[in-house]
Amino acid sequence: MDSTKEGSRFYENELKKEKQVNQRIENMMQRKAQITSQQLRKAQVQVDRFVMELEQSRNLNNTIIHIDMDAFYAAVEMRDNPELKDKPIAVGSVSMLSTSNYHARRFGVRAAMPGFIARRLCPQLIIVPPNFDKYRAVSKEVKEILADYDPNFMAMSLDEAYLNITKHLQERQNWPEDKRRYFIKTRNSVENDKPGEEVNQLNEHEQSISPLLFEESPPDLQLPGNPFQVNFKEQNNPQILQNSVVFGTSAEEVVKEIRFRIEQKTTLTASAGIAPNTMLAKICSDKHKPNGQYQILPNRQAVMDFIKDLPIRKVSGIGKVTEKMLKALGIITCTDLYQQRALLSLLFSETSWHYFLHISLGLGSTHLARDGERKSMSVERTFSEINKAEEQYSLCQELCSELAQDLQKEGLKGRTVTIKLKNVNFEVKTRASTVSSVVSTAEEIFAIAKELLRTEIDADFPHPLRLRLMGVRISSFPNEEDKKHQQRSIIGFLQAGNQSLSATDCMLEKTDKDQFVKPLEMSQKKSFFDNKRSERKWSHKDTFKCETVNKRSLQISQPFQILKTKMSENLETSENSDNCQIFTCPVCFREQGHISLEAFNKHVDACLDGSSISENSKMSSFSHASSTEVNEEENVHYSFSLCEKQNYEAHLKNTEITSVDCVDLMGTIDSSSKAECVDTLRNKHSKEECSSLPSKSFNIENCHQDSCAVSLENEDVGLLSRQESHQPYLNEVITGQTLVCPVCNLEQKTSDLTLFNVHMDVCLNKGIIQELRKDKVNPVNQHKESSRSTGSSSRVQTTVTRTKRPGLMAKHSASKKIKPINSKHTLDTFFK
DNA sequence: GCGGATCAC
DNA sequence: TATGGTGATCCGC
Repeated sequence: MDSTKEGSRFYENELKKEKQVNQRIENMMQRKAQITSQQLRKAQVQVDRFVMELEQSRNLNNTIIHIDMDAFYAAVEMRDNPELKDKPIAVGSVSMLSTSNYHARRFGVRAAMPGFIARRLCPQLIIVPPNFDKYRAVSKEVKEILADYDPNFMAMSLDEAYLNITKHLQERQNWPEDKRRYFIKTRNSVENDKPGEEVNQLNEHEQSISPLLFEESPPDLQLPGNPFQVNFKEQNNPQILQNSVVFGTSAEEVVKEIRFRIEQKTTLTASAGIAPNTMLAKICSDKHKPNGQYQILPNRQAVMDFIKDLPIRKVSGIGKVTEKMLKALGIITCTDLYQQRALLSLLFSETSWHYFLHISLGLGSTHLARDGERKSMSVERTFSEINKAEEQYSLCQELCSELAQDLQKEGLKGRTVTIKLKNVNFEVKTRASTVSSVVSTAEEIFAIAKELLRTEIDADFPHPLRLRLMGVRISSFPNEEDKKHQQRSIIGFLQAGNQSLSATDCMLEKTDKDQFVKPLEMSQKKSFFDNKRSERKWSHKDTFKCETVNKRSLQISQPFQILKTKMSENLETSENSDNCQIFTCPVCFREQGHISLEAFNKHVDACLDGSSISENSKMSSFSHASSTEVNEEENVHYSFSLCEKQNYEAHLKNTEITSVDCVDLMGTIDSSSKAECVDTLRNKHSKEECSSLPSKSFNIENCHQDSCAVSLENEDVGLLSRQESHQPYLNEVITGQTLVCPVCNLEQKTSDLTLFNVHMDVCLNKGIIQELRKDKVNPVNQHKESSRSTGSSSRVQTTVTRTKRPGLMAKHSASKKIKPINSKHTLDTFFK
């Protein structure tokens, strides 16, 4: 575009991306050149066999409609502000527009265009900031109408939806006229959203309702003669007030009715497409936009006629890049696409060429898939350059807090945290880390995210990262099966422990507790959560009584450890879905029946404290705990149960577990996989190079470079004195704020067990190698390690989690086999 | 599982 | 002066 400033960073990046696409195309063309005619013939046979199957499965029995509000945001703004009428407007900001009205579109102003560019195209352009609440409200009104025709309609966004009106059409055939009659309402008259009883019927053929509604109208005409406005002026005229219209029983009439009702209710127009499947309906809705509709009749010939010259780019799912790649093969229309089907099957993945074949046959989804469970949740923000590491960490933490709040609203927890960075040159990078148990709090997420960020900052050192965007995403949400499995495992452990463990094994001694409280930490400035936790007594810290010999102080980027007060403000009671379950107290081993998690945790707290519930009630100021807190505790108890399992096993083996054993017990790590991890993060060596690296080569220097910045500022002098005493791993308790990571051997400034677990996962993911391992590798474990191909985690819990992995994987691959077709969300509805 | 890319809205 | 945010999926490692 000539409006794009030559040499701008954005433009340069666009050029770079374009080159990459061209390279892809070149690669593709080279592969094409190597295809022999015999290969092609063979492919043709196979593909055509598939075509037969598809053709046989063609289903024309459904009536799918796609409703699309015209220039929705802009239309709402114009409706509510008459001054904007007849002016080119766009909704958005100077940096980005969401939509524009048709007037502005004449100037080339489009959605997804920066406002300042749009202004160059159209200096009179009025840019209106978005009012999403308002759009949501209007959208809700529209959806109420849609639900009358298909209660299972699928909303794609605020202004778009698919409906399957097959059933409605059947029922409608027997409807009396009155049930299909609607009154024409004036703007300020009473609600008229239901079929009327009678009154003068206006023949729709008189087209006196809305010329726009019943005629294919030229684009962008806000007709001054819009009858509803006319009626508004003449609302005292009883004759006009009593006008009504009856809609027929065909699909076309249904859609007219829907659009009529939408316009009556919202004063906004919609366009619609009617077709036997979603792919076609979507394209149809665009055909007579704005304020029009188009139908493909449900017979094969009509479909094929429509498809014939259709540019592939019109199809949802074919974007700029795919269009360009196919164009390189001479494919522009769907007919081209069909003719090249054999070639495409050789050049593209199965997913892709199946998809292409569906398109070229005019096939699509004939049912509306229910909204599946969400797979990820993210926050990201663009800003003017930030290059100070401190500010970057701070920002990262803020994003984590926001994300945590969003997660809490949906009661979700995930195992994978991904950060996204875009530098001032618009180059995007993502870095992910998966931990073995779910996380959800701001602190947990930040613990992972900041390490990912640190790795990137360190990688460019001494140059700062010059960022223009940062994002945090969480994914790998456990499915229902995962959750059940997890719960069963916990109960199983607890019940097993019940038989051979005495409760006192896990009880804590007051003296022990105090002994391990780090005085410095106590006086340090603390966040809301830290303070809150300080009040708690956690016996399960014994899990981590792993004081080791080679200790350093790990400074995990402390400047932004303090959570913003925002966090605490957002604590709201929220019912967690897994609130009422049968829990067995890991301390007294009594089954607690159907109680809430919160109640259960209270019970455990009391048990652990050996104190009465009433004493515990000093926590009551916090006891309307947020689900965040509840979740936290849930994790804690989970870990606790695993600690017990270790204990239990230790009893069976009659072994004394030392701190060193503890490390080995808790963490088996495969050095090659660690190398891979490091490699992945550094992105410098090939996998092969790294996996052949002996673990010895990863000294503390690597650690500094690649992961945790190690600080020897040593706040842990006090701890050093404790190191020598090899405390038994179990049967003892730490209650203070100091935990030592068995992976990096470094003290962690946290009393939050979950957070600590997260740290360990991060440590393992990053390939930190504790020196201890070099000196004292347990041969047995070493063997175990070398026999493992994937990285493992530091917790027994991991084993638990992983056991179910195969099942999950199997299911995953199975579903892939059954449904090999690309199930991209945009294509979800496309395939049956 | 990770990271880059593509796509839709 | 200045080019978004959210979610999903796929491919090749």
